[in-house]
Amino acid sequence: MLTIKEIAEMANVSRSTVSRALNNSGYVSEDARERIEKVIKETGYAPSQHAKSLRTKKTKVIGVILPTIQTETSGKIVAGIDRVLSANGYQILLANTNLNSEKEMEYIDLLKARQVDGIILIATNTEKQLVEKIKEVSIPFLVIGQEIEGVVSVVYDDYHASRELVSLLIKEGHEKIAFIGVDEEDRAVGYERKRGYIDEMQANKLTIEGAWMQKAVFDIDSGNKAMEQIINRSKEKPTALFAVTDRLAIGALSYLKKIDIDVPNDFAIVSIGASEISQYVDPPLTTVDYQNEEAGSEAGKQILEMIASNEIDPKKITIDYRLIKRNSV
Amino acid sequence: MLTIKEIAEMANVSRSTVSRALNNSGYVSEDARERIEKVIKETGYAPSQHAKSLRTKKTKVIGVILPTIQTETSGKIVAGIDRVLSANGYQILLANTNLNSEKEMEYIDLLKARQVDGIILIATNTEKQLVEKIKEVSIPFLVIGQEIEGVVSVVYDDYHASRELVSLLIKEGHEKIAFIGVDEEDRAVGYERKRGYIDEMQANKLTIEGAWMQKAVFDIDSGNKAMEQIINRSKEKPTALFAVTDRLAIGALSYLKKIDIDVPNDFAIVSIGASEISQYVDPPLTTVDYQNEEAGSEAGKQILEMIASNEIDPKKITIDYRLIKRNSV
DNA sequence: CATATGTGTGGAATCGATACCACACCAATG
DNA sequence: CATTGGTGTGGTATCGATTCCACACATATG
Repeated sequence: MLTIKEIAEMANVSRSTVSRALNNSGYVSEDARERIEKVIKETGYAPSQHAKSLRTKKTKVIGVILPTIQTETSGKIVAGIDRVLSANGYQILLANTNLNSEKEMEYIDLLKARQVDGIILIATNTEKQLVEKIKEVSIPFLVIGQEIEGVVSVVYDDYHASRELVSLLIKEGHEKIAFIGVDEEDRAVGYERKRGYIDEMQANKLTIEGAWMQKAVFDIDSGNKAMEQIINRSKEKPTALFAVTDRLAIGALSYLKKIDIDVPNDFAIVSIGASEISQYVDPPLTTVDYQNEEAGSEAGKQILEMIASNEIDPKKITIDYRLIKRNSV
Repeated sequence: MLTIKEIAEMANVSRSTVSRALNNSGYVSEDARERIEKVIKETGYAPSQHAKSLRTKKTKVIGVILPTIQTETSGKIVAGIDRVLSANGYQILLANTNLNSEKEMEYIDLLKARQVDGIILIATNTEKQLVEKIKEVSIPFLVIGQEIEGVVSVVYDDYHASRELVSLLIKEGHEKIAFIGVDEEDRAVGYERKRGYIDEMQANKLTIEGAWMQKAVFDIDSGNKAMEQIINRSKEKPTALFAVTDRLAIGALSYLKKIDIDVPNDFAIVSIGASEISQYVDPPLTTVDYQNEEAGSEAGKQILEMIASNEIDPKKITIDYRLIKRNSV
């Protein structure tokens, strides 16, 4: 490992001069600069970022805590974050919790020890402990996907997107609309989307039968089973479904196919996510595009601003959604 | 930011003693240890990883260079890598090239400057310049997805998987089998899979018409267009297709649906990837599962071994594939 | 009883960079 | 000619840890 000292010796200048040349600070003669650059090119020397960080307190690294890397949503958000960050010379240090919420806290500490310049958390819950912890973190912090008071949040408009989807079904003449949701710990996906569904139904004076509402987890299989429950347990069979994610909708769709209920002729399905797959199932799903990549790049922009201004001005940024109408309705 | 010096003062010992207590090296009296631990607990002190790395030359960070974060394949590989690494206290520093091969080289330098303990490259090409660069990197280095001589490589058995798929089609009675591939710069996906196709056809004394073989890029739309070319340009219409990726197969499938060719009754399709979506298109695709997550965790294991042993013993590790038979044949 | 061995501790050097300061030089200014 | 100010350079402290070394003391060994 080459050091600045060796470069200095080879170029016959002091370490200070090499440092100045490297960072374009202070004065360096043309002559000295050329010699230094020549040596650097020949040796392939790269300054140690650790030594640099130790002095400057800047790492040019942002920690990103996410529940899983394997979903399209996470992939898109991270891609969006990375697009902005890498353009500004920052890199991402990954922290994958595997949906284990204790790990969220652990990783916050770990990232602090690594002295990242900022932390972005793709959140799935708003547990009290977590919120407390976030508030006492002294570095720029941002959450995506959940609104946390006092913390810069980039969120989706879960409530209105849900209402709009349900409203669409109602306009198409549906009155008996079922719902597949997830645990309400996940305030955005579990609670807000459900609230949108219930409110829109009520606003249209439609009553909801208990069995129409099922809770599932985040995979296709779970959507399949939830649909089965809905069909088997409800007295009045619904004619439409709002599933809170595409995967749940796809699971439901595959169950309906199995029992020969034709979508969209006998039954309508809508969901949220606009995953690539939603376009290629049969029939293609009517869904809402949350523009995750934009959410990611917005988050990136915000955190860079927080770093630059050294100010934390808690605000909520809502990313626009797009309704995509396809054949499932 | 709390430092070891302050902790030492508060616990009435020297910095050395705190360090020993922290790292369980040397001797520390029970008495001193307790005082130190108490102070650490009260203050929430976390040692600076930078200062530590500067001395120890270890960062507990592995750089992962990948072509894109947005594909299922990348997601799975990274998840596999992370599973092994995080279990051993390592973290991933992400470097996304966005399919720009110049950036691969840039990122190698950047990761070196950040003094990562190792680099894993998810490779899409084997360009000479890149290979040269890799060879002069002095830290543990591993590639996934391409075989590079003299470098530890975790690869898939592209050649045999391809032959097996084509063989399956032949056993089902197909003789006119088309092929959609990608650029041969990508040696694994472009060249090896094509070689498997050609060799298996020849081994069965089947001739290939020029128009049956089309080149595409990595998206669904491109598969669609390639299939159109095959149908329109070939004199003898093929009865089956081997597409080198699921997405290409799905594109081809959607074209066939459009022109009312029924799969699997009039036409068979096989591909490689076992993406989640392959299971939910109509009909579900016969495909090969490359077990990307396992490839990732194997890569993680290998790089940890390289770090531990401080030895670079270039070898090739081939990950097993699984043939998944579904209704598209 | 002298010597060896095992504990426990603090001082100081070190890692590789940055940044401040002092100094030297040279040209322009009054 | 003395003074000023812009350039260019090197010395040295500093960042926050680890690690080696010296030393002090207690106990065990011959």
